[in-house]
Amino acid sequence: MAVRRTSHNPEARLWTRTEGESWREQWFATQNWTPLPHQRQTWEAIQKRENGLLELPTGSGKTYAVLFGFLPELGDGQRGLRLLYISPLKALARDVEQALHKPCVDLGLHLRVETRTGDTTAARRRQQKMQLPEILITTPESLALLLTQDNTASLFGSLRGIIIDEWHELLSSKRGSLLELSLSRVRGLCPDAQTWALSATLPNHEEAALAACGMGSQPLLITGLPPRTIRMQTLLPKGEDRLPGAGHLGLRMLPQVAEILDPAFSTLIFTNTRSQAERWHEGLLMIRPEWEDRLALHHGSLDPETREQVERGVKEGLIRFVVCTSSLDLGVDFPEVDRVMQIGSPKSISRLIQRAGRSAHAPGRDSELLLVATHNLELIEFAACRRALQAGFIEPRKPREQPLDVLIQHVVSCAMGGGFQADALYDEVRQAYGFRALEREDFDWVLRFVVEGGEVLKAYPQYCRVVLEDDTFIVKDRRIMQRHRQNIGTILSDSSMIVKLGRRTLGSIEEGFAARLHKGDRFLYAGRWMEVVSIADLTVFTRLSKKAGEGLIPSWFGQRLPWSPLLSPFMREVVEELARTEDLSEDPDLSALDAVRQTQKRISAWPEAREILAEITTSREGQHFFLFPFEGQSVHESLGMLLVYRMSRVLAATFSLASNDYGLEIVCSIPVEWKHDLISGLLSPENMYQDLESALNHTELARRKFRGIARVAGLVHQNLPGRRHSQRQLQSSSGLLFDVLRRFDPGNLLVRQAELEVMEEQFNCEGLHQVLLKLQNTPLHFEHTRTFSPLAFPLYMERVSAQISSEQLADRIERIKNSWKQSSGKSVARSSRSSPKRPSTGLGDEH
DNA sequence: GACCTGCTGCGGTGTG
Repeated sequence: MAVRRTSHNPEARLWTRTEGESWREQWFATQNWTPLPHQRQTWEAIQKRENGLLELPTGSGKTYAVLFGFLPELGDGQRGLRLLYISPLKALARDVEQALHKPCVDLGLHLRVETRTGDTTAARRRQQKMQLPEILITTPESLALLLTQDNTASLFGSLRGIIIDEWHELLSSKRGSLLELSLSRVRGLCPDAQTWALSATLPNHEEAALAACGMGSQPLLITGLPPRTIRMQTLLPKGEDRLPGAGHLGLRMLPQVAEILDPAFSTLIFTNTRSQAERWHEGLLMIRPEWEDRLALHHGSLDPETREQVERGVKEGLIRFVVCTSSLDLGVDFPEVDRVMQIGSPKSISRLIQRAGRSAHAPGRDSELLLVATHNLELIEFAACRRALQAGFIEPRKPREQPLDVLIQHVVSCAMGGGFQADALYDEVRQAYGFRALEREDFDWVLRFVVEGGEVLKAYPQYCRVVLEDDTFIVKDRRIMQRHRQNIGTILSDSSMIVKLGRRTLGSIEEGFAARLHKGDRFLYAGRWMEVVSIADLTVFTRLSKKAGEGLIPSWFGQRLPWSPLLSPFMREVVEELARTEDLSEDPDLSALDAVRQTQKRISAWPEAREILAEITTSREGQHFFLFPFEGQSVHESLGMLLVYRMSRVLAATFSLASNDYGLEIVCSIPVEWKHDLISGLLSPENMYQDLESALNHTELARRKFRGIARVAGLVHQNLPGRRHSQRQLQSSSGLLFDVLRRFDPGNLLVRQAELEVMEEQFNCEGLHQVLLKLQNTPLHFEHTRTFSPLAFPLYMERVSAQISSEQLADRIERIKNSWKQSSGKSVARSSRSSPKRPSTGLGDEH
């Protein structure tokens, strides 16, 4: 985000309002910068008082386009908040503040530029409580907090412009919904404020623009710069080596990656999970111990300070390699990074573009991405990504439709921030895109809910948060206000414990993992082997372990990275190509798949175009039924549930289920005659919704979903003054609440929301329905196999992997080292025993 | 015979 400039020119300070609009050109001329066409276009639009969305790729200078569009408009000497800049990241907010100081000084604008995030000091916050600076850079959460101040109206009355940075990051989450509501409020207080949102490329940019600028605005879309070219390469195993048939760690490729890494080229190595990052970091260090100072680790559970150190190290060029997760996807700019690697499938085009974009982070330069497969079928995914990218496809980000939990939080905030009248707030809320279709009836339910807690909870004063005085809704109880402020926002944090080395905080680990730790246990964390000294107060105190290479590796809760539905057609295209084309040598990804295809053909068959492969295998476990629609995990999961539910109605047997991005497996304890008419009955789209609703152990899933909803709606609290809730308490109290509401308050809209979220988001009902319709016209190809085929094997592993342990990384490293014939003098890792279930063992089990 | 997975982001107040 650096402005290219020559020397400081004192004449630029002479700019005054009377010189008209030429100030920008003057300033840029003195700074040796020629404005790009889209920047000029933006400035003109801002002058014409238009709202808009800049949908341009990274590095196109869109931040400067909007900032410099607004700056001269602020030179009118008016006091109070003039420009609001919203960023999804605190780090980005800091960067923007710094970037703004100089142009303000150069232009002679006497404007205060300040950030306000959770890190802002108490003194600064007190000062901001009375009067905000002219330019405020903040996060959606801090903005929501500002709206709870009782002088909200006077704080925002003078606003001139709103800028939303990285809008695509917020757009499709509840964070985005909260921001939509907050901005409606701000616009209600100050209707003349213009909004400009900045976003990466999106297919649904009209919708994105409207969500940012609000209903009734007619946002201008500035777009059209061609995206940067991405050059993708796949790293294939050398010589005799083959990729594994399942598994996602990819450590078999470790030696080859280590070989490629060259300190002359700074490299980011992206992994899909935190524990994978820890393992790769550890593995690379074992092979190249001499890189200890130049190789770093970066993931979301590490302490922010440690992460900042790494980021600085990269910028200064001291750190040459970082093994990281999505924590480095966005935010800080790394112009110094030469190469980007991705271990495992990126699972979506937008993630692929995001990560590739970290290399050569500058306009006009190509991005390079080296893909490293972790198992052989992943090569199909790589090929699908390549095709989708070439076709110019990218995932849309859809704004959430009417999340009432977010609305409830917002309504309480508004009641605190000076109060509101029902009609006025209803109109205002419907200016937010996500709430444009909100029924008055539902809005009134929300009002009743915050006033009296609904049918069931009205006996408890803590749920009666808002009171109606005359015709104004306000909050009077100071304790309720305090608790509300402490729990603002929509992000659910995992239950975690802090890890400390001496006095220093290293980061956090998942509570469940920590529960298994005892004094003296060793585990790999933040790239080092630690030994547990004691555990108290949700904190694990550690010291450095003397025995490196021994112990556990933490794993964190999380969701499996979602397979983008957009990629599914491309994946099937690749599968069809594999059926059609004999000679694959032309395609870099597919050529390595030939061996897999041969094995698959020998054991079973390779699915032909426009047919779906089904395999039946009998083992000691029972009868395995495999189906390979290649539709992505979420569809397969709900499809599997539907099938099992429908089967259980006709057959008394025990079923177990596994699914991945390629297909699903149903294991049945007794033999089933899988015939075409049975299958087509099972796959019927008729009554899908009803069956699915009965099938998904609905209550349990909805209960789990309700935890987040209750948190956002302020029914249970993540933070209370003076003490931290452990997640278990939170879980049980929200679970209890859910049961009570379901039983005694059947019309409760939050319960309904939990059920809807499960059906729509988790089970992707719409997608499933489409697939069922398609399956009606697609013939099944049955194969009875004597052993698991390469397509079936990963599904089988999915279920049983927890019980199996075998090859050791330590052995692998040993082999690697021998093959390289370069002994490092460092002792090779030895093994230790641990529970076969997660948390998984470290670099090896017993020999 | 194949094997050991699960991202990211934010946020508070009081008193001398």
